[in-house]
Amino acid sequence: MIRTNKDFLSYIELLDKKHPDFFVLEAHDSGDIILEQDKRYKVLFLIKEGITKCYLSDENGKDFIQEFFGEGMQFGELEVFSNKSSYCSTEAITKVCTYKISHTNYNYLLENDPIFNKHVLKAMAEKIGYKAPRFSFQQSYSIEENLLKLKELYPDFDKLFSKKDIANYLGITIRSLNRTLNNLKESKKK
Amino acid sequence: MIRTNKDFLSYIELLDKKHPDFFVLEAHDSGDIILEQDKRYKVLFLIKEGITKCYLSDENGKDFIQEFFGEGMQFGELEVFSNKSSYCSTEAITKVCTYKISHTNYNYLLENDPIFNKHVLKAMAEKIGYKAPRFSFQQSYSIEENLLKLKELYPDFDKLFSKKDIANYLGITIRSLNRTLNNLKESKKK
DNA sequence: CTTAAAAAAGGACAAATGTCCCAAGTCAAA
DNA sequence: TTTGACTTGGGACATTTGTCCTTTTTTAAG
Repeated sequence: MIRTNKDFLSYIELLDKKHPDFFVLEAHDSGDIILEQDKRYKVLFLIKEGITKCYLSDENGKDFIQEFFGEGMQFGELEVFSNKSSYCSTEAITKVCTYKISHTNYNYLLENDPIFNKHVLKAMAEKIGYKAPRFSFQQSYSIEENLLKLKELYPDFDKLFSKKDIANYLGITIRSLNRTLNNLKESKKK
Repeated sequence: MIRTNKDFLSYIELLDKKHPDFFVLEAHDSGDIILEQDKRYKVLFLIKEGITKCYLSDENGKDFIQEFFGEGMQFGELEVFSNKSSYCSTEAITKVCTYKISHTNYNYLLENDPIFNKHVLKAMAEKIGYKAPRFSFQQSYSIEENLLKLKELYPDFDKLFSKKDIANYLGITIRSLNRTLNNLKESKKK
């Protein structure tokens, strides 16, 4: 649910000392939209601290949350390779502190720092790797099973996130979410 | 629905001339399982010709098809970075011809051939990029809307794939697929 | 050609989920 | 303090989708 990549963050903090001009520290308040869907950027971000949600909005205004990102997760990196506009929005849901880096400098590092290059490859492989099983499970299992799984992995996910975010993460309506939460409470009593 | 990456394939064919010992051509019959979920491999594949399906099986035996792969798509590459067992199965659905390469040689190329490196980065960025919108749409829209979209992108998808594969791709049952296809026929008549 | 197995099709019913409401509580800005 | 916007919670009903079965058609093997 909340992805992190602390190894990558550690390496970035090292790099920041070597190339202090490459990285800009930025602070964002809860609710700030750091990256907006369908806009073009020449920079990307890596989270030093805090939690963001990364989501796609469709034409009806429905949001689908792909993932919550924590320390060491980067976003906006796909556009370095594709030259396209951002395909999703990323919004701070706590106070967030990021490293901002330009596409140019990111490319420079990719080409000249083999360790950085390896970190990026690994980070992307992980992004691919966790998406598939999650969507697969979400599609194939009931809301109840999905909530039980969430609860298992993040015992207090319902304190961290708003109902709306949880519903958007699971791709369901708030009504269904409430109903299922009630059923779970009922069955626990017995 | 069927992903391809012809630029990558062209480059591999070039590389094959430079490093003929790196790549092994393999032929697979329709129905062959080329890569099996939860097994460990020291090689990965890139499709020279033909179509495969890449799917996750859950404990109840239900399959969820992530994507159909055509020319130039690689599979099994995630395990180069993660050291884990294969997280999905890949099965030929036509006659398929692949280039097989060992993790070791793949890593060698990543580290010593910057163009190859860039191709891999780009290929992974694309895999991330197309997964998100697809799952988002699939979750948020009705079966009918999903089928219409498929029909639009692949007018004769229903000739290429079995009903079961289409259902597994959409994460629905065959019963629901048939029902919806009938409804679409009905509404066309009017 | 025969037969068994797999794929396709659909009826009847049950369960899951969404839609459309309305009401109560919370919070921040005026 | 009041107002309005947002969040939460849930009732009633409609719709969608799944489950379970049965039948027919197609395919592949002997």
